[in-house]
Amino acid sequence: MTDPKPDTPERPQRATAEMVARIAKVSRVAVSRAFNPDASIKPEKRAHILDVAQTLGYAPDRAARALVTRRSHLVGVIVPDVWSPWESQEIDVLTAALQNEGFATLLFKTRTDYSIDPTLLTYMRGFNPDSVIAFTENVRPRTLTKVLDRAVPIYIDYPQTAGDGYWDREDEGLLFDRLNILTRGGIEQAVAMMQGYGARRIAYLSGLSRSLASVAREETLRSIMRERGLPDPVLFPGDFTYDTAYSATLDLFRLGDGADAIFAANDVGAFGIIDALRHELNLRVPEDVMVVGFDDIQQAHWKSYNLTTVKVDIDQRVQALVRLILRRLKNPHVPPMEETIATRLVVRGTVGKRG
Amino acid sequence: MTDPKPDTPERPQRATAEMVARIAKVSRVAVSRAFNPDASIKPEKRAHILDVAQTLGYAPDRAARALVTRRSHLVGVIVPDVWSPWESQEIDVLTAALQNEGFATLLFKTRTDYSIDPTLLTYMRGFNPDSVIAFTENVRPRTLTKVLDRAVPIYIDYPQTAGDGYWDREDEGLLFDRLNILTRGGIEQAVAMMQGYGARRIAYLSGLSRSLASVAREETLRSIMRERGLPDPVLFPGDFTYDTAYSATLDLFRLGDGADAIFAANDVGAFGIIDALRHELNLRVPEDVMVVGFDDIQQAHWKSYNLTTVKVDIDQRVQALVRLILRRLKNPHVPPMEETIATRLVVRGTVGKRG
DNA sequence: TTGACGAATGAACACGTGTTCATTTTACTG
DNA sequence: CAGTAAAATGAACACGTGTTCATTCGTCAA
Repeated sequence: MTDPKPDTPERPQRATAEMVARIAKVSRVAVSRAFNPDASIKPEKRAHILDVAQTLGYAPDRAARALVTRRSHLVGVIVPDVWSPWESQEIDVLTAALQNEGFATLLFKTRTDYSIDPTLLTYMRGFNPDSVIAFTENVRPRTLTKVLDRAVPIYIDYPQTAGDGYWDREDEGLLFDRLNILTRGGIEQAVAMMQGYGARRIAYLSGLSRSLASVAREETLRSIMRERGLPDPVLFPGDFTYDTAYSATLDLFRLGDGADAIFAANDVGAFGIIDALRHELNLRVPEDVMVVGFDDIQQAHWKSYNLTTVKVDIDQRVQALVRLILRRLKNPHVPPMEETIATRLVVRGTVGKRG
Repeated sequence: MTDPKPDTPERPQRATAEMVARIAKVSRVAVSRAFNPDASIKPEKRAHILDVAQTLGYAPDRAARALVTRRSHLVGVIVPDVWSPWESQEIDVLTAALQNEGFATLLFKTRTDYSIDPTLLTYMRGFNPDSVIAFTENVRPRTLTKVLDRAVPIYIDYPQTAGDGYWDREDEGLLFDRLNILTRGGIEQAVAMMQGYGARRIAYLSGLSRSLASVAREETLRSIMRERGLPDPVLFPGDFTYDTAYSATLDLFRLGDGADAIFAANDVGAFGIIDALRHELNLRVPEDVMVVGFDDIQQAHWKSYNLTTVKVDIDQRVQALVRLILRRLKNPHVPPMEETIATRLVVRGTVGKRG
């Protein structure tokens, strides 16, 4: 109350293009051009301006720039759980790649059941992301584009087998850019290896029931097993989490008929399975039950698990993602494109000789 | 080249306050007021405007708003590894809390050796974060404030014992808001328990050598052990990662003299220790060697590790963080404040009877 | 030297919003 | 009903930048 002024600018004002111009003895427009690679300005003049800007710690205000450019250089990432190993590893690599291209990652959390609060989209819209990457499938692309008109939505984990009406697919092609996982390669190797070691009753621990990623893996698994003359996989329900996988495994072996081998929808689930088998059911892995995961997260090589798993190459995925984003940002009118990442089996210690 | 126009506005223009005003038959200023809780506007008028805005999917453009308000509602988070379990779990909770308050998390990655690229600060500055949370200590607060003049920097993992000159501390108090961990409580319980089970030679696996968090834990450990008449802890160097912990443990037992118990600077390091002991050195945990971690990350309760560890309550930390941020944003001139989070031991299975 | 042409320059405008301030309307008191 | 204070309104300006367009500068050939 007795303060002299509520808004006393004690700290030095942030450097602005105007200030740089004044000190460098040039016009403000020249400063703008110095920071815009395509603008025409005499090289030595640009160098001088950048030099002055450097000493002043000046960088163009992205808010002001966004206002006129219509480019925020922000990429929104929608994710249920940041701490989930696979997602966090992908966000890590993605953030590095985006940072390299002059973008920054903007994080938004959805409910953990992978559903999106409708108000979240409007909320997100206020930040004007140039692109949106949804780590969840429970929002229809059309809904996204309706709200985020200026943003470029990209969907990942989009299974190839799930185009049957649920998703917006026009007759002549795609409506949106997509990034797919070609699950077949890795799963085929996994089944071959398990079968080679004598597994016949193979169970599948699913992810969240409505998850398209989980469904795609399940269908691929079943189709491969049929081709190889194996009985259909025993299905038991998970939700991508350790705890659920743990108790589901107990149910499978105590209430159900067990299995020779288990294929999990993701690595974390596989960890839950392994721990339930070893520490609660007194079964050996792989001698009594083989386990295969999906993702190949960092933790998969930890010695306690040493998990044989289907690897999805994160670097490849992120490169493809960034490629898609930049392509569409450069020209919003190019037709939607779809990139596909292959998978392969990483052999460690959870598949092996029986007995 | 033959395209009609490069800028054809095919998709509907994003709704603006102007459009809302026109449809709702009010002035644009009224729309602004409707979205500003403190502004004075007739309640039914506001309701009507918000209603129209709702159907148009309108939300105020934060870039434009930031330009005049000087508030971007962005909180920058500087972190070396997003996927690192502890960091990703804290980012997860923090993002949820910030989202709840109308802010969004902006992610920036530093080099993995925890050092900050000087250009990153200028880069970050362009985005005008209202506040910056640094998950790394290798940047001096003063450097940060120099570049991010408008932002409110907050430091976490700031050890209480490390105020000796390295950090900017004025005689009369703090220069910046801080969040501390009171390591003593949890470590004291851990040492007492290990000693109770007969451990005498206790080793400390450090984090990154220059990490203040690691140094603080080490000093607290040593001081407690001295008070209890134990010999100084054997120090062996880690860097918070699994792999380094693993090989460092092999060195400790093959080249060095081993230990009765090991206290790790973080949980992930403890996992590496446990796996090296069990799977490579054929030692039992806790019967041959006890292990205690620090953090209590989600993975600590996984049955393969079942780690006894010093818990830092993430929810408490995030609540304190958000409190600090909002407080300073509300009034940038309040004196810096320091909050401290207590720790406590979570007892699981890696400390127990010897033999 | 003149002419012409491309490169470089700066004035003015636009982006979408919050805020100030003078003005008008509403509500309440006597 | 008159009078007054409080509440609500709208015009104009500001925020910091990119961009357009008419103008000026520089260069080189004739």
